[in-house]
Amino acid sequence: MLRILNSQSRKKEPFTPLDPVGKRVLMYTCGPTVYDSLHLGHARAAITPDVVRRYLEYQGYQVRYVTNFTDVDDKIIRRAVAEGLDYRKLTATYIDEFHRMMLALNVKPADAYPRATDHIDEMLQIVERLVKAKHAYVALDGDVYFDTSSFERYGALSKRKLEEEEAGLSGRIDEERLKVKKNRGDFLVWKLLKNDKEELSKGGDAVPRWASPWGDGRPGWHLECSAMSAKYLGLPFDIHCGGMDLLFPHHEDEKAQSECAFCKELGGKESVNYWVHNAFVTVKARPQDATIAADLVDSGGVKMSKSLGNVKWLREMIRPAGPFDPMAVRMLMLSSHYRSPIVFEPALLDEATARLERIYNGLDAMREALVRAARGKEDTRGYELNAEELARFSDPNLKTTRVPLLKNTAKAREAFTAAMDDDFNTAGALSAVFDLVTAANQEAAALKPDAPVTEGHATGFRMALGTLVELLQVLGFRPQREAAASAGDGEALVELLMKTRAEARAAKQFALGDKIRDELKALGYDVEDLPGGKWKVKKK
RNA sequence: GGCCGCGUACCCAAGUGGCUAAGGGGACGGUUUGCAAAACCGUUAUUCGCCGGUUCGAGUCCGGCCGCGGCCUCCA
Repeated sequence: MLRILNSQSRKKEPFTPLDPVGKRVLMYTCGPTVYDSLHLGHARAAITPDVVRRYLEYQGYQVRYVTNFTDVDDKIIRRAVAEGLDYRKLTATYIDEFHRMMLALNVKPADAYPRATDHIDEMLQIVERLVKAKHAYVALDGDVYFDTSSFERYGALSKRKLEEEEAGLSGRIDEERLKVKKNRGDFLVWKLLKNDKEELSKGGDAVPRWASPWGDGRPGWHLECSAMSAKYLGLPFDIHCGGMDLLFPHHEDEKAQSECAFCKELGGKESVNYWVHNAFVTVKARPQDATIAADLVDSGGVKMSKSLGNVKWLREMIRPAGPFDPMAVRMLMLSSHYRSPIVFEPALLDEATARLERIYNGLDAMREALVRAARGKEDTRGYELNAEELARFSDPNLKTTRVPLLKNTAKAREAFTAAMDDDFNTAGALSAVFDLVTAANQEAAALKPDAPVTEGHATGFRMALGTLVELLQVLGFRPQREAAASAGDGEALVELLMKTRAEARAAKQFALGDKIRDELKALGYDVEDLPGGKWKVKKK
């Protein structure tokens, strides 16, 4: 039974979908504000819901998944104005990068990627409803604000009482804005162009604006998620994901708007059943960061921010521009629980790469064993479990079998599911994956080099391989090494060198053989010799 | 000031009342190998920040202390 830690109750709750048949699950994740490149934090914020979704699908649910782009907001406008660009051109650039990065990270595509600017009408309808129901008001300066005092449940999600937070905050409250609003927590739902501060209004016609009954302007940030989740999923829906930082104010405000604007449709119910928030990726402070006190340097992580110059850009980490396999980033993220912060340092990606490599080597060993069993067949494809085998494998009696690999496979699947059922404990699930890899390696190591692989062994390997591939896919890993970037001349030349090396070794000219191996390694090709004069070359 | 979270081996990290504290990385020793690599075997936490309490029993619950982080302003 899957249990999810719900941010709203702060408790692990058994997961029950809203769907009366219990089949469909509706999921929404707050996507990025597309004004800059993605960093490692964005990777985590995308991988977390991806694994939630994949696990739900593994459990037989049909998931409808929607994530948005915030493609209009002050940061975007400021940057577009500063660079003399049309803001749409700016956002298109980063939406494009987002899709490329998601592809690299093997994040399953969403069913819809709505953008704020395509839903201005829907947002205005919500503003209208809110104003009509007296949940929103026109402030002294003409902007439209949500009235937090009008919504009893306001603060229920983030457990905040704004009055109690004011002490000690004197220097950080925007006194000017406070003068025009009714309550400190009231937030913008419609912002008038004429109220823009100078650095924005100097953009002139480049500043986007939409007509509204309250005057030309643009929507408040939180509004888009209310509008788009209602449109693409309907309210209420099952699971809402996002970064920890969005809990307040973004999700609190989004929830308030949704529940006030659609209160009739919701019939008093809340708009979201399960709130899932992932923790940050932070970075170790560096001594040269002048804004950080010296005694903090040796501590845990600090948040990535551009002013500190410590942002870890995703595209600079992963291939082709960076040194790491994108799956290593996924491995890093899934190696700890999604609610624990990750203090990033590059060595963690080295470790994740090593972990990944162990899994790939295990997969290789299983496939090789199966090839040997099939004698002569060079193509290792087609060894994944078929439906009949899967069904057979689900038989709990398999655990009592005397083929140890079958027993260990069943054990691994059970441990994997138990861990994932416990609020998506991917670190625990990975430990089950490694146990399976070890069991398969043990079996492979026990095979005599020249003896045939028996049918019994082959069955064990096939079950283990099929299961491992399946579990890896639940976690979003590709079940084989990344294909070499170009299988062109380079690969052919490597093959030629390896043949030459084999001849040298056959003639016991080991110095030459080792030289070729060393030089290839320097070029990024790891050479492994296999029994029977065969070899394996792994591109780093 | 309010709210939330974290502190488990050399490193990453799971474990939230009860068999010997997962798993991975690293290191060291062994098997295998022409030498490597990969793989296999073994070693690496009598102890879970510190102090006290509850309990037959606590890393796990409660209280205090110390250290660290996040949110309260745009933020994944």
